[in-house]
Amino acid sequence: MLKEESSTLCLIGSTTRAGVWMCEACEQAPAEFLCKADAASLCATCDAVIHSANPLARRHHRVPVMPIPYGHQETDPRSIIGVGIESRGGFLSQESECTVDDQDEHEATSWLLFNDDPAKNSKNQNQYGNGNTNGFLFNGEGGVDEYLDLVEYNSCQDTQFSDDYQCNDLQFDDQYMSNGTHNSKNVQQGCDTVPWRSYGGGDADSVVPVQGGKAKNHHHHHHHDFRHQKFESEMEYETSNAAGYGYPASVSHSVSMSSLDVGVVPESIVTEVSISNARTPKGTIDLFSSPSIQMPTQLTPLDREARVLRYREKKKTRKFEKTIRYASRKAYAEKRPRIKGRFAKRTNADAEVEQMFSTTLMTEGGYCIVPSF
DNA sequence: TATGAGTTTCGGACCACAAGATCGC
DNA sequence: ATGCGATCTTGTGGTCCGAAACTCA
Repeated sequence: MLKEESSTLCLIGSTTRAGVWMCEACEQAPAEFLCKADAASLCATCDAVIHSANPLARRHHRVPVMPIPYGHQETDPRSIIGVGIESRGGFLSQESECTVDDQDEHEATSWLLFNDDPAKNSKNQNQYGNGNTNGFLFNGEGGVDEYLDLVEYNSCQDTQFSDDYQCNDLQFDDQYMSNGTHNSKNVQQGCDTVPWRSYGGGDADSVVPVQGGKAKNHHHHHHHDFRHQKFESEMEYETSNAAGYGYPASVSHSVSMSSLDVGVVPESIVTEVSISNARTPKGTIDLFSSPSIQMPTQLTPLDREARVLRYREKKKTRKFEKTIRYASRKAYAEKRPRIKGRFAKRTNADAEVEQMFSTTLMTEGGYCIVPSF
């Protein structure tokens, strides 16, 4: 069995004339990973796209493809791969790891700069786009960094990760609202169509993050590529979402959905969690009752390193799948009549047909269909 | 190199309505 | 304190459109 598998592996894959293994998906970029499950060598981009498509794919065991030593030609990368390095939902390779780390360091550094040196900050702002937005939402006063450390600098840190997001990000939300300097377009990009508000109180909505934009435009949108390339926007995205919702990242409540690789959050679970995380009533801005945000004015090297680490960890835990918070609403939306993509009024005929259908199911099956999971 | 036209990519708006949230009594 | 009805708010997906990015002559 194993022998057969390995022989199969030897047949796939291709190299360029220079002896570099090529991605079998795009056949354009050098292969950087070998996916055992797919038995394919992939470049970083294709690996990211393919293995972030759904939770199952994400669990594929991939190992980095070592560069072929000079003079060592036509060697199957699968034969020279080192000890397997299980990526943690990320895309690790020795080569790209270095690059990613450098980039991380660069990003983290630039983020930290917001807090350290106003002069550098302004320079950094230019680097990320127009000076007003920094490429992010905030201006000056360590805004971004402030966000980075909201999780850590507040008193909820001892609770589970979800609590971190909930209590801290709510504050962020409030502060952000009061700041009033945000770029509305960026906000929209970040939090999709979720209104800029806090989901509080007993609202079951308050718990589950919206993972990325809608699964719209499936026919021509390639969100994974885009998002991996635009980290600045991602942080806005993450920020705005986390501001509105708690983020129980340590516990996955997602369930794969049929054709769309989206997570579906059972409503019952949503309700349970929300109960345990009471928050400020919706519509209120609670700037004073919550633990205050305490930002150090000077960063020690240790602080800085800690922040960078937190930054990286948070970056790793980012998720891009869309999460369905109400499966029942999704089901209704999918069944709803449309005109050019827009929801259309349901005619009497439609209602009757649906009524008959549901009645038939009930009588034949002897049970009711509960749309919610 | 600069410019304009054409093409591609992307984000957001739009719609109806069930379900949840809120309010007053 | 509890229950109930009325009203308000939210979330859901497919398509279209405009803006931005990109390509090419």
